[in-house]
Amino acid sequence: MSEKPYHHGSLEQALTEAAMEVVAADGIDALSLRDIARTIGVSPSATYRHFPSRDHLVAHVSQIAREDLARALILAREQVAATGSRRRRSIRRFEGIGRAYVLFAVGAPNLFEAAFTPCDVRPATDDDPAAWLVLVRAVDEMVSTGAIPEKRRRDAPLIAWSGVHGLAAILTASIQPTGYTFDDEVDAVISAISRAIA
Amino acid sequence: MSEKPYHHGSLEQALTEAAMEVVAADGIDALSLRDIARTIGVSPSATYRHFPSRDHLVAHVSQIAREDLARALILAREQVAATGSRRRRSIRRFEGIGRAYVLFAVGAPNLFEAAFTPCDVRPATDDDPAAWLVLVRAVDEMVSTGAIPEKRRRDAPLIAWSGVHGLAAILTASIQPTGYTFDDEVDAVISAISRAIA
DNA sequence: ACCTTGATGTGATCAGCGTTCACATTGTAC
DNA sequence: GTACAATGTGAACGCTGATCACATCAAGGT
Repeated sequence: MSEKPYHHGSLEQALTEAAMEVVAADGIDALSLRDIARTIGVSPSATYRHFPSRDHLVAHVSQIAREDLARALILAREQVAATGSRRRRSIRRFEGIGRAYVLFAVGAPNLFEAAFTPCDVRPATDDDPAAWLVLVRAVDEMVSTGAIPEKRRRDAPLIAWSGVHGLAAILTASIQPTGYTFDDEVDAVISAISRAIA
Repeated sequence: MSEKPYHHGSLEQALTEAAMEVVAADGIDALSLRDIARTIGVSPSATYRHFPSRDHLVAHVSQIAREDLARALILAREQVAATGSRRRRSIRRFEGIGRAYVLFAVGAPNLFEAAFTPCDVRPATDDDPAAWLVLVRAVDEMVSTGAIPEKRRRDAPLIAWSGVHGLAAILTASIQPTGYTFDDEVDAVISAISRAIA
């Protein structure tokens, strides 16, 4: 009966998982090294063998949250039905991605916040804007199908990102009760983006 | 020589000013009650005579930051030259407000962040979205001058807010190096908003 | 088989934080 | 002048991130 082996075996993974749960539940500010060490059943200082500081763990969680977001966007793109013209389909994919962005933010506000939390400590191997690439590709597809003019290729990603990110931030921060239903708000902004880049 | 009077006299104001400086310089997370008490030269517990908790001070700072932002928008509106047609002027005012929003965020990123930081403790006398009202009034003016159609009156504020807030968040979080100059990015988003609500 | 070495976990300890409490000091109203 | 309410003090408490010497263990060379 080996009650507790001296070495955990996969502490880094356990720390990461526990951290993700805490952040998802209570936000990035609630992340405490001592707390997660306690829930795992390990001493506080053990965490420093795997993350040099709390900030490094925060950066790691943030990275994973960004990957989760990118996956959600890719999934939304793939789930668009393959019906209609190529042109029409490229638009539905683009709008599906935008909707997924806002849905991710509203469905997991703490992870969304963590994804874009400013980290002093970046893993150095960064500049990994997977979500941004998904958006750029969707725009390129719309250009190639003629859904939007070539001259918009350059600005469209920034315009779209600003719109959905702004709406997501507004909704998650509950900045402004606009009086509409959630779906109305998302539809209003998404269609406005499509109009702006058409 | 009354070196130090036992009572400060205007501690609440001094605390608020010190807090604003700390937040503007190092961000809302760097706000420490003990720290500002130390700089003012007062005991840590004295702060609790004026703010029941750190969160209340944070909420107060956040409120002031929101007022600063609203003032910046109003100022930008007023500084639009009174030349051209009423219609054209209403558009320039609207776009000036949008530009001022992004400029405020980039010029004082920590205050901008603080303005929209989620506060568990709201001063109860809230729902004071002065900046939102500035935007709504600018939209109303555009409708009245015929710059945008009546049917956009309802959605235009949310669309515009999402666009500028999203761009502001992207720029302050340095999420994405788009490769453009700052002015190009702002122009692209502002003109996209105008196109979307036209 | 033995020993060295590097990786990993422990426990004690430090300074700083928010917060509370009993107590000190002061202006003010009766 | 005296009671009272407001305001500031000092010493705690428990929490946090972080560091250090030390303990434990797995693996590889001899």
